Amino acid sequence: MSEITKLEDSKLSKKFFERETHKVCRDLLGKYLVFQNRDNFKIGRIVEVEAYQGFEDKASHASKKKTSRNEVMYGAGGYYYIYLIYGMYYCLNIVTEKESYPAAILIRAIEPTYDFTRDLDKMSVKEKRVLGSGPGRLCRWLDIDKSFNGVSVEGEGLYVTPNIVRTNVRTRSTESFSAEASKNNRCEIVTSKRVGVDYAGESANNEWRYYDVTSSYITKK
DNA sequence: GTGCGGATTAGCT
DNA sequence: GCTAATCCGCACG
Repeated sequence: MSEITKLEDSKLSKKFFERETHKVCRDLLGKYLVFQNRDNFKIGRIVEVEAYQGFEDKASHASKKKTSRNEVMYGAGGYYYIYLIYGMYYCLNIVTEKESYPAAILIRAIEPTYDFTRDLDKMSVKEKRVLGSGPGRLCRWLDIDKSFNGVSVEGEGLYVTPNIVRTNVRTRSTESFSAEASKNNRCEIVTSKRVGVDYAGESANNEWRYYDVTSSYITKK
């Protein structure tokens, strides 16, 4: 029998993110992003991410110089980097690696698995895709904005847990089980070029997008 | 101060 | 497939 734990107690620490970026990308797939505040409690399974890493990556905001916008990327791993794109959508990144090496992982798609204010069980895959498939959409669903920029992953409002999350929509309760105890959390990880970075010259050819090819919630095959 | 363009999305052809 | 929407960071002057 798997061990039931309080969800907050199983959240990933900064240490998890202070590692080599591509390794963290692979390890993040299949884990759960949790958003919670007084009025909301929402969970999604991470199924698609992209790495933006180092000084040579022309697709990365940190390829030029350190500015007030990208400075979080230069800091230690384990903090959120949020930016506004096209004047309309926020994008959620988690900074990786050690201090002064700029790197972050863009969360591109999550599969909604719980929402205190919605009955996800009654939604079609198509409807759920609109909530969590795409970096702009998932931030809109989770109410993530610039206020999370520079915030630690060890905070209360937004965190990642490796545990399987079981929810009961009727009673609005959740339980978490250790990932090792479950056989339902398999990922088939595939890499590709990153989306929307054609302007980045040679860097655009890097296959730094990682996704679970078995998921119906990825942005593209 | 001005101008450009983007780690996107929705809606239409 | 094409393009409008809509803001701000950043380079240049």
